[in-house]
Amino acid sequence: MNTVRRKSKTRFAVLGLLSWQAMSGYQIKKMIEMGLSHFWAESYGQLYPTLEKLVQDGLATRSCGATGKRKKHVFSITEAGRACFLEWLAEPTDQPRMRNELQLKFFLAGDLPIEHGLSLLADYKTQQEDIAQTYAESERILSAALDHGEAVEDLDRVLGATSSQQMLFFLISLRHGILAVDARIDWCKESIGMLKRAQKKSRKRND
Amino acid sequence: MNTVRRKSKTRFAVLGLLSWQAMSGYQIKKMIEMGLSHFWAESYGQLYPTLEKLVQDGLATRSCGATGKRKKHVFSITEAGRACFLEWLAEPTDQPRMRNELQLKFFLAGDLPIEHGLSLLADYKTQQEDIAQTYAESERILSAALDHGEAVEDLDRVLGATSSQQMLFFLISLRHGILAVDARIDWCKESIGMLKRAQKKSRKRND
DNA sequence: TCAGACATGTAAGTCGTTACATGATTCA
DNA sequence: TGAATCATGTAACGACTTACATGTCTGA
Repeated sequence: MNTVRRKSKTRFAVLGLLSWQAMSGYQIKKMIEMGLSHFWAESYGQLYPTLEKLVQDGLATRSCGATGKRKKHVFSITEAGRACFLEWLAEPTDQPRMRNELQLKFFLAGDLPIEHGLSLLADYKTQQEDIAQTYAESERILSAALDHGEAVEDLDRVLGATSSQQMLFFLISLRHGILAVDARIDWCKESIGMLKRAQKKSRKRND
Repeated sequence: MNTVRRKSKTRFAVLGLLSWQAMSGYQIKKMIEMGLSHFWAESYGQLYPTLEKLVQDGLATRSCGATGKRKKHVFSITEAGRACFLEWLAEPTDQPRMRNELQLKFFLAGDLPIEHGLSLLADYKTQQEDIAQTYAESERILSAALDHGEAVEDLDRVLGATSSQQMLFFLISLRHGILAVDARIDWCKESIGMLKRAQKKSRKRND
């Protein structure tokens, strides 16, 4: 009967980026890919309609890029948009749809040969270690800057003046990713150990 | 032009449960809610059509519950179904859509009052600690059983004979959840500490 | 007798991705 | 001149949830 409203967070992600600076859809996409890819993604198919809707709702304005002949829409956040974004920020976060395929696999893996389990873990470990490395680089830069109270060049170029509170929140966000990824790597190591011990034991039995 | 094939894992989750024992849709749903809820969910709207499709594809068979007048469909996995499931198990797991709303919030939280950040963290911490507690109970039971080579009564009742390899895989799955949840709690503690220090510092400045 | 669990299913809608269509600008 | 990047959009589809519709059985 009633419209089934689900809550897409896309608009808030977009609004949050626009709160830094006015941008085109294309720039927003690029920024998400560069800075948020480990924990957020948007496709053009979501992005452009969302921007359209933001304008309709009075949360952003569209202005045609003044300079070029090239068609380029620059979106700016409005005061209403800023208020809406801030409201979301302070709201309790609803817990995400939990779906972890690898955990499911191991839960159901009763009949899987142990060596296949080991190979699954090895793949996952490599993948997570790659992520850990990119995180580590970001952390090195950010926490050095925070310690010395210096602005971060890379961030500064993108965001303009970056306050130390903003850097603190960046670091907290980053640390979420780092602790999560480290936990996954630890899990791999621990599980590989368990499976190898089980393998040895069953080999001994078969001698 | 071509059919856009996306890969739903629902069928494998169902097949995996059916590989333990024949069940009705309702029972499958209950089992997921009881045992997998921290990392997997299915709705009836997904479940029943998936079961239908499994039967059509020859991966499961439906038999009408013999006993009662109550309409009840019992699904059993076929050999083809078992093969299909095993194939998925051994396949490399494709990485999930990354979307973490809380991490996004902190990334974008530059203007958020620190006390709101603290309250976000406090909520999340409580929630994760609840999960940690249910995990801890499961772990206690499982690892005791593994150590003593004993069957686990609760599991045994559900699954019939539970092999020690199966219990090992259960434990590995469980440990994934535990390490993840512990990491999130650690992140909360660490972040709360950082924010409180920042708060103190800014208060001192304002004196 | 009546609440709560058992049990099956569908319709409508939301969310999100993929693939395509289109064209301008830059730079080697 | 031609490849890469900048740039905007949409159509079609797949995945999933919510809300509803319907009825049975059990036990207090």
